[in-house]
Amino acid sequence: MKPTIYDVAREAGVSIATVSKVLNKSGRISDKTREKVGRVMEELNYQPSLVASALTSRRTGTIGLMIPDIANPFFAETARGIEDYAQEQGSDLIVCSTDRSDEKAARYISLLLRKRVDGLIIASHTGNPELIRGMVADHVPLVLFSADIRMLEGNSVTVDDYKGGYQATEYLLSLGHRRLGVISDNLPGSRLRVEGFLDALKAAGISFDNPANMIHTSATLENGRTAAAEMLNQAQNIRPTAIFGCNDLLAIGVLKEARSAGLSIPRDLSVVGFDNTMLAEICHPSLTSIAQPLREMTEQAMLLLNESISNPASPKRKIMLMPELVIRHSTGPVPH
Amino acid sequence: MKPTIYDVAREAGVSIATVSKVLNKSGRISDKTREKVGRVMEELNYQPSLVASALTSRRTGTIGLMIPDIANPFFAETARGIEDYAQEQGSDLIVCSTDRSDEKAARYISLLLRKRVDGLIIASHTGNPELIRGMVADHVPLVLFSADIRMLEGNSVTVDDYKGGYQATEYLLSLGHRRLGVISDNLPGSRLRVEGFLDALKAAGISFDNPANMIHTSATLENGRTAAAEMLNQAQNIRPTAIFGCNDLLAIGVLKEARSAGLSIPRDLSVVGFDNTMLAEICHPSLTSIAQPLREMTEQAMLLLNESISNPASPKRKIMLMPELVIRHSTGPVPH
DNA sequence: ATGAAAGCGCTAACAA
DNA sequence: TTGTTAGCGCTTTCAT
Repeated sequence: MKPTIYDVAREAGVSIATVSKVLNKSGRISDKTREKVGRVMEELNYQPSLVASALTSRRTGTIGLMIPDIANPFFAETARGIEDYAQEQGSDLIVCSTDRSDEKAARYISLLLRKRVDGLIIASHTGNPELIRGMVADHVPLVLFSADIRMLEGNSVTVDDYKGGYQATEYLLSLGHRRLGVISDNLPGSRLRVEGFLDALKAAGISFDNPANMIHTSATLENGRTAAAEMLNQAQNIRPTAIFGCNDLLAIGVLKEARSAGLSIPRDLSVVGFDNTMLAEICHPSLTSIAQPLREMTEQAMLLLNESISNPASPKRKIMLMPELVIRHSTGPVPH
Repeated sequence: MKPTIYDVAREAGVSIATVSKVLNKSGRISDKTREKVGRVMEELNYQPSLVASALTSRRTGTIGLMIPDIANPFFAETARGIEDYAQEQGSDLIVCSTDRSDEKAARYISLLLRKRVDGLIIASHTGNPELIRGMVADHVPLVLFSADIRMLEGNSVTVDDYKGGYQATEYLLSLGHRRLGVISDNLPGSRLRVEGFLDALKAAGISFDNPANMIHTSATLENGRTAAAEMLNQAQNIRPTAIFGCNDLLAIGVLKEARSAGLSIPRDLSVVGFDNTMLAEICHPSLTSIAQPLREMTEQAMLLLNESISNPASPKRKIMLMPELVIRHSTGPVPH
């Protein structure tokens, strides 16, 4: 059996209260007993049970992270950022991939609550908003990440998706493109990116009149390819000369498809992504993409979460950071 | 305050034992009381504390996963695979990135033990072997993944790294290449891949006489580039015509560097990677790579782990799966 | 400076 | 079928 605090106490000839105090460096303990107890702990290779201590202290030291899919580089990078901050403060992370399934999300939320995580960060896919509302009402420390629920008084950290979509579009317009396509993910953030896209067109006095040039799907490489194939199969004078993919995975799918259709990028087609993940650097040609300031976002999220943890009734805040256009080699002047 | 089992019991007019029984579907309970209790639970939105139940039942339902870096697609895909199996059995995952730091690994191991995780999966970077040995001696349910420690009687799931290295090299030789380079990660698996590489050369009667064509580093895109730059800066008649990168990240770094040096791939240089991550498909030209059967590996790992959890003294097993060469477009005949 | 004792919210014998 | 009770391994007053 694993040694308990009782074993250490007995072996050291003190009470468990004393052992607890040296463990937590709380209360006053003479150097002599501190050393003695410390020595016994080493001898016994004592590993204090954090589950027992969580039961009394009401802190588990773990935070829950819900994301659509850890295998998507954007979310993997998100997880990494959050883990780093968590680790600094001695917390750890339970990572849950929802696959955008509301049902899975609900199950995971329930699990995390029963595990008594100190707080939750929910990224992109929130699942049933009523669940979120309920948690906020219950003062569960919570931060929505890279997604927000309108009219919800809760913490969130997002990038200005609307602006990002606007910027991407403006840039393509500045290159002379007039027939644009957009492939969007069906997450809340993506909708805003599309709004930005449409408004940028409107502001330039360009009407978006070909519904085939807008496709909603979920973010995988394959879906990006399929969507691109549909768009590019249209007649030359109708199909887009530039496509805005609402995230890098979709955009890279477009790249792949375009190439296998014999198009040269950016000569025949320009492509812009969103997220600026490591993939944008890896694909060829490298991908022009709207960057989310991920490191800063994760930091802000942890700050908000910590605030909520130390004071669950603290006022909620919504933090929106600015996206940035990173120009690489997948975009160029419109073909004539 | 969150409702406890006592609140439910009082409200339903039964004892806590009864509530516990309906909670765990154990013992015999009349339909009537089961319903009654169930109703009260809903009314109170009762979330049974898994930390309390873990204290008594000695099962936390969480397993610890230690990997070098969750932001590396290979490990993200690993994590995802393990999460899927864990979720099926109602467990969850604490994910820890060690950054290949022995110190971080030691801290995380200790943390996971104190958290009383049901078991651990440690991938690629094990940290100080003595710690692992100690855990095995203590019957901590443990599986080494994609890495093994020689002479350690513990569970492990690996791919045959040696054979993978051999295969990659044989393939390059079959294309006519004679001057090969290798860039290896400094993880145990990579060493075996290099051994395979060297033995394949030896078997073909080719001496590996230019030490500059072997570089050890850690797996990042940037390191791959740097290493490639060093190799390719050598005189034409010395520098390799093909490079084996011991994982996809390194290999893609080579791709990038070669291209920016004006080389065309695979005309001027062939490149083979290892892991066959999603990146191999994304980069251009797409990367020939040695595939690890990741899905099967994660499944085997979970099976072993579950065995060890249900019987910590059960005999240990080492499972080695076979790699597979996936040919794409980064390899071709030797230039003449 | 140290210890006794009362929980924390469950599970699991054992009784009834 | 249901309830009583004794832990699980800690933290935290409150005494001493």
